[in-house]
Amino acid sequence: MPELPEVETLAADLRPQLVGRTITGCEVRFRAIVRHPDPERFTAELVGRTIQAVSRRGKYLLHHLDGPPGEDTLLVVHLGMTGQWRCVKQDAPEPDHLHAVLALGDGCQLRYRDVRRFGRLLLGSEPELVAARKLPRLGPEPLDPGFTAASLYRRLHDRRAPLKALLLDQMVVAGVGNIYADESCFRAGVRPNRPANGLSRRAIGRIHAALGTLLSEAIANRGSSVDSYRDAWGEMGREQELLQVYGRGGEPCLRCGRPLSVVRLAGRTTVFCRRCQR
DNA sequence: TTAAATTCCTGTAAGC
DNA sequence: TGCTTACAGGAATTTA
Repeated sequence: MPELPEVETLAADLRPQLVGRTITGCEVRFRAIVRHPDPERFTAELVGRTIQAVSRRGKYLLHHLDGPPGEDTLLVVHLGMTGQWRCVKQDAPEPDHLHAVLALGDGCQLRYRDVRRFGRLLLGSEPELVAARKLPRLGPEPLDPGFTAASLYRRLHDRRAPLKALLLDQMVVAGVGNIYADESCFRAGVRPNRPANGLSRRAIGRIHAALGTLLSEAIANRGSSVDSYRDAWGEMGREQELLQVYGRGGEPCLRCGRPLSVVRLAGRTTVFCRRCQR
């Protein structure tokens, strides 16, 4: 599923395809995919806009649109579990589960496809979307220089929830999902069910360092294709080949050989090594 | 305020 | 073989 590295890869690939292009049409086929505003206003306010920049915040893909000075209107795409967002020729064969199509003129389309329909499309400025509770107040970017071990410690030290639950909380840190939460805990040698307020500065420092190296490595490898994730060209990433615990429950730990444990934590399947993670 | 449980959704795989 | 059932999970929502 698309987490920070996957969305970062998608943003980088789409940027040269989309910047400077004008949206000339919009067809919403599955209304519930558009979360703000209603599909009619979404369509009316989108058509005629030009994409000026493409960026990422957490797991959200942001298209910055032209508009009145001082107002940063965003087309926001969240891929959920199985969302795909691609720019293709309009005569390309239509896949199933196609929920929205934006025309870009000159024969190209931006298509939103999503089998499980957990994804969403939003239109508006960031303050507007936050005020409407359509966008959460996201925590810091884990690859931002301002995100330090000390700042992560401050966010975790007084929380009783399990470490992993907080790593998944987008208000604590933005962009981490189930794959990179499990992998960072393994790399840091910390058990994901440890209450955060019982963790030493040292342990949180290891989590911070693991997040940085892991997410950077995953971006360099164009993300993990463990489910249906594909990049802007429909190609798989390579990071899934380097995952050490995610999806490997019951298999031998790559560090010590002991079978990896599987538990349910924060509603998610969680894999860890009882020997290597304390 | 915080934490945990529930809900949405469909393809896949396991079990009978 | 063919049917039923459990499972996968991001985040909004509900409950405690």
